[in-house]
Amino acid sequence: MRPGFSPDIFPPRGHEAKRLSIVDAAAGVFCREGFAGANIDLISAEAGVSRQTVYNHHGDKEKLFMAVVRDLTERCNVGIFATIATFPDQPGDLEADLIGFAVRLNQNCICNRDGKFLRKLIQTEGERYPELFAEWREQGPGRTWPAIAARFARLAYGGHLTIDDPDVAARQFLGLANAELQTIFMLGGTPSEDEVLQSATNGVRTFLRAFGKRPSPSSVKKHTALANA
Amino acid sequence: MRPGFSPDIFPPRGHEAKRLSIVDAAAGVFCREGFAGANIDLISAEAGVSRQTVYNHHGDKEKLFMAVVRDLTERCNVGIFATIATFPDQPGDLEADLIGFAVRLNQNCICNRDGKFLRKLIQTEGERYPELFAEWREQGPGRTWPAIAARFARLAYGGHLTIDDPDVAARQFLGLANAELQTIFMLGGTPSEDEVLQSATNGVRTFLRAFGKRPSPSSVKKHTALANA
DNA sequence: GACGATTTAGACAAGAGTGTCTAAATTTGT
DNA sequence: ACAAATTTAGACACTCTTGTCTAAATCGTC
Repeated sequence: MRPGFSPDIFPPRGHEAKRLSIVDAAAGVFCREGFAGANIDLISAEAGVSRQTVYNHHGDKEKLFMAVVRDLTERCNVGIFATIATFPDQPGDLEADLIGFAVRLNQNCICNRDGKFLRKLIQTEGERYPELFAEWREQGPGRTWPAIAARFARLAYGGHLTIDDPDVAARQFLGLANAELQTIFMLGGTPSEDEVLQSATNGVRTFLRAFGKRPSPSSVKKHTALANA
Repeated sequence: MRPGFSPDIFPPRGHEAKRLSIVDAAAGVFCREGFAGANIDLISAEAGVSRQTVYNHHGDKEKLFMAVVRDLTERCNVGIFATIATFPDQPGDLEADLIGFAVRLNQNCICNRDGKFLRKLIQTEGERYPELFAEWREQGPGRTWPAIAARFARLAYGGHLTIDDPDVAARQFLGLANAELQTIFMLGGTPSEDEVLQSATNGVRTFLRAFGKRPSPSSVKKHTALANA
């Protein structure tokens, strides 16, 4: 590292790129093989890097694993909050808007590479690293659920929904939207776009049957018109 | 084994008991450590058996793993069908009866030892043994979901519910009943009785808001009476 | 108590993986 | 093109695990 000059940015340029490709490859291998089954030779090969470089960057296997989980958590959080920002606060067609939101949440946060990997690592190794996953819990669900619940609360306050407990409603919303994807998730598969849309559509319809306002005359007219179009 | 007599029952008595204790211990260790991380010495120690006995019974690690999954699948299926048999076909108080059913399903099939273990093994190692888990899918979800859906269809036919698609309704029922337990399941934890009851209660209420018949005058009277009691 | 079958403890070879080290090759900034 | 830092390949010691083997101990049954 440079003698006495700007010691804060020691790694030049390709350095950081290699760090990323290592973490990326490691994520894939840890997910496929589990922590114990993952081997550093395979990770380095998949990252296109020598084994020694992996050790230079991350010290040992356990530290590498931690880095993977932290990276995934952070990237997933960014995606989730970006998606929450698209929540329909002033809905035009509430049903269509909520279906769109549910589909975006699935495609951008749950079914994408990062989401799948993070979920699997939590399920697989969660019990082995209590502090690490406690941190995930605070940073992840602990911040995203209230954010989603707040959006539903606003929708209720605006008169678009009839909700007792926004927290419960938020969890039930996702439970319904993903009701038909559970078996696929369980086996680590990725549902097709159609499957996501189908599940979200059925889920949102049920959600609105339970929490939607009884259709006012005008909206009935509108829906009927659409159905006949 | 006995010279020329009844060659079908070679293992005497304690033999089968040991086989069971090995499979039991193996289930626990495979779940905690993953397939690669599980070690036969630990399994044999936990089963109270010598390592050689494990090999005598199951040949090798992979065959042992298969035996574990098959055993768990079979035991879980028994539990699930036993619980489905308690589905309220002629409900008195529909809400209470469905909550009871949801709680039983959780406690006897999903949150119990076998259910937890099987779920974790499927999530963790499902991709590594496609045929094995294809078998599970047919024997498990492939048979239980239609059975549950049929019960909801009967309830709808009997005029207790308004359902378009019984298969969708069945999946949404479980999705709602477990909506509040997802984070706990994800980390491999076991929800408390209270948490199960709470989630089931909220889930069933929402389910009935969506699919229940509008309360008839008599049932309103009844519920009001109960509420005031 | 005696017999056959099962289980046990321990040693063993073979293989795989981690983490370290070194010297040579390569990349990077100037 | 130079100098410093980084990366690389390969060898290495060490540990752990699997699966086999053997001889002694134990169990169940007659």
